[in-house]
Formats: sequence, structure tokens, C-alpha cells
Amino acid sequence: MSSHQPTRSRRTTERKGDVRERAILDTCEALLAEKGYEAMTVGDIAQGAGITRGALYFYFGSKQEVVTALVARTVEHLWERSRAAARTDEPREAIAAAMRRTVELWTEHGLVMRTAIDLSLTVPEIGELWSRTADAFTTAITAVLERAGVQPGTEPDQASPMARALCWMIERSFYHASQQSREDLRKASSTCEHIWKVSAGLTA
Amino acid sequence: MSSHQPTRSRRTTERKGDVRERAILDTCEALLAEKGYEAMTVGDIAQGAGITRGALYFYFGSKQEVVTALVARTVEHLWERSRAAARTDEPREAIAAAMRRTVELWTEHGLVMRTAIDLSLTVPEIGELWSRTADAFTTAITAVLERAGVQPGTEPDQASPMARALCWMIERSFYHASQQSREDLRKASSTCEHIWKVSAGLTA
DNA sequence: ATAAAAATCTACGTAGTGTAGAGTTTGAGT
DNA sequence: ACTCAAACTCTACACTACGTAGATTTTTAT
Repeated sequence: MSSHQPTRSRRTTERKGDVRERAILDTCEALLAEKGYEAMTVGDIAQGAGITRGALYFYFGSKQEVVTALVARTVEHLWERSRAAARTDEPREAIAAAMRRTVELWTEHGLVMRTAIDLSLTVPEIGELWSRTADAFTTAITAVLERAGVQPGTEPDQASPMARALCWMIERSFYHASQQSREDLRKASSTCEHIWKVSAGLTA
Repeated sequence: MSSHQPTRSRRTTERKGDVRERAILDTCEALLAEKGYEAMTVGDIAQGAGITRGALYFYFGSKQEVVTALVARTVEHLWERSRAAARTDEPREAIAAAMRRTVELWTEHGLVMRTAIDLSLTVPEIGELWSRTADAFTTAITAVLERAGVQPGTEPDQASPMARALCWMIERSFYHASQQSREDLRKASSTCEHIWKVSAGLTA
């Protein structure tokens, strides 16, 4: 190997470690699905990634760090997807679009998102990541509510606090539904959408 | 000691173990507040209760069993309180009353309730207990919605699923608020109450 | 070709869990 | 008052999983 890469080789061929790192995170995600966080041991992850425990500690300082990295990777994904969010003006359509996107996110990344929520309390780093994500969603919801005519402000019946509550409702509903079937996810989505609309005053 | 207790002594003086058991649960609750579930070791609990680790394992088979018992004890409390629930017919007042009660519950037992939620996934027994509790709340909310004129049924915009979503909203909102201040709890309560009313069609 | 950096390994120290089995206290029946 | 079983408590141990140390091999850059 080693094509010496004429000029554009500021970044040489991908480090071997980068591949391993990805392998570790992938294995971690798989094991998380298979046996859950507690039952999953550092040895398991290493074995799955084709290295020994000792080698794994070269990449990550602890089991928690591995999972944190996995969450970070996924959340990164969410943010990118969110940035490409529809810029619909019609509130009714904006809400429907948002819920469609949320269903997608949870079908694709439900496992990691559930893990993030579960570990938010015990792993501060993850708590921080998830808290940021929730804030982003809350902000988005607030905007829609205001555009639909809800009073802006921080009083209990004004946009901000309402958005926060709706965000928690969505989080929890999807958290549970995504453990069941894809069908449950769809139903939960419809219900949340309905409550969101009603809360926005779009009662018709 | 040992007054021989003429006739009514079918149940002799409280077993020493009963006292210990209570001491263990009390200590567990205190430690949970102080250092959290993960950091709290079985040795800590035993020490706090004035016995050795070995002795503790006479009462409970594991750390998880201790916490499960604690949750059970608390949930028991909730149920009793719930049975004594106001039987108001006027929906608006029923909602207000329910939220008042919920605030009480979370101010008094927030810590254990949060723990129950956190461990629901990893400790099946606790998951079961909490799931029952949530069901009870959902049923109550459903009743109020229906009395307020919401269509009964299981379609996404009918009473049952809506009640479930509202239940999750309340759970999550209080979960977070109870980690902050009593004031936040009050605010969260107002917001949830408002959304609940609007969802019930009590928009005036 | 060589030396630094990157990656990997084996071996060890530690903490916390749960179990075994022996010892002590309590109390109900005689 | 005596006794025996149940209730209770202890010390000691085995096991698992984590994280660290330090030696060793592989890659990569010059």
C-alpha cells in the first residue's frame, strides 16, 4: 500500500484507529440492543470489535465513555437532520411535518435515544447532550406555537412552558412506544400531534 | 419488659426483624438522596442500618431487592392516597384537584418516584410496579376527559390514548421539575393543568 | 532504514457483589 | 427454669468486572 498521494494528502489515509473506533461503537450499539447497558461488559464490547479489553482502554477511558461517544455520534445525526427541517409556515402542516420527522428519528435511532435518556441521570456528559437536544426541540415547538397564535412568554399558559411540557410528552410517549411496535409508534405520534394542535388552538 | 398481654396477643410484640427491615429501607432512602443509586453500596446501607453486609442479606437478596421494597412501600402509599381521591363531578375542578394531589405526591416522594422511573428498565419488578401506577393515573385521567365530553375510545384523538399521553407529560414534567425547586414543581403543575384542560375541550 | 507514534497485549490491583457456614439471641412450649 | 427451633448476626470467601501498568508489536513519517 502507501500510494504517496501527490499533493492533496494533508489528511493521510484513514488511521487504523478510526476504523477500530467505529467498530467499537457499532459493537456497542449492537450489544446494547442485545443485552442492555448493565449486562453489557467492556470485555464483550472489545471481543465484538476484535480486540482485547486492554486495547479498548486505549480508545476509551471507560464503559461510560464508549456509550457517551455512541450517543454523541447519534445526536450529531439528529442535529443535522433537524437543520434540514422543513420551513413550513402553515402551523398545521409544520406540526404534521415535525411529527413525521420524529417518527423517523425514533424508528432509526430509538435504541440509542432510549439509552441516552436512561443514562442522563448517572452520566453527566450524556445528560448534557440530551438536555441540549431537548432544548432544541422545545425551541422548535415554541416557534410553532407562537406562529399559531399562542402568547409568547414564560407564564404557565404561554408558549415556552407549554412547549417544554409538550416536548416531555412526546419524549416519553415515543420512549415507550418505540419499545413496542412500529405501529404503536405511529399511534403515539397521532395522539401527540392531536394534543399539540389542540394546545396550539388549532381545534377545528 | 414482657407484659404477658392477656388475650389480645395473637400478634406478639413486633419482631426485631421488622424494625431492622424498616431501618434498612429508611437508610436506603436517605442514601439514595445523598449519593444516588449507583454510588450507594450494600455495605453503606448495612452500616447505616447498624448491621453488617452479611446480616442485610438475611433480609434482602440483593441491592435491587432493597430498592424494590422501598419503591413498593412508597407506591403503596400513593395508592391509598389515590383511593381517597376527590369525587368531584365538575371536570374543571376535578382536574385542578388531581394536579394539587400530584404536586403533593411529588414533593413528598419525588426522590423514590424518580428512582422508580430510572430503574424501571433494569429492574423488572420495579417496572411492573410503576407501570401499574401509571395505568391507575391514566384511567383516572381518561374518566375526567370523558366526563368533559371527549369521545371515549382508543383512536388517537379519543380519550384513552390522549389520557396516556397526558400521563407521560405529567410524569416527565414532574420528574424534571422535582429535581429543581418546589417553585418549578408548582409552575410545571400549572402548565400541565392548562394543557390537560385544553385537551379536554375546556378552552374558555 | 530508523525512530517516534500508534496500537495491542498480558498481568495485576481493587471494589463491590453475593454465598457459605458457623455462632448467638429470642421466645414459646413444657 | 429448661430446651429447642427459629430468628438473627457475623466472618470469611469466591467471583466478576472494572480500570491501570508496563512491556511489546505494528504503522507511519522522514
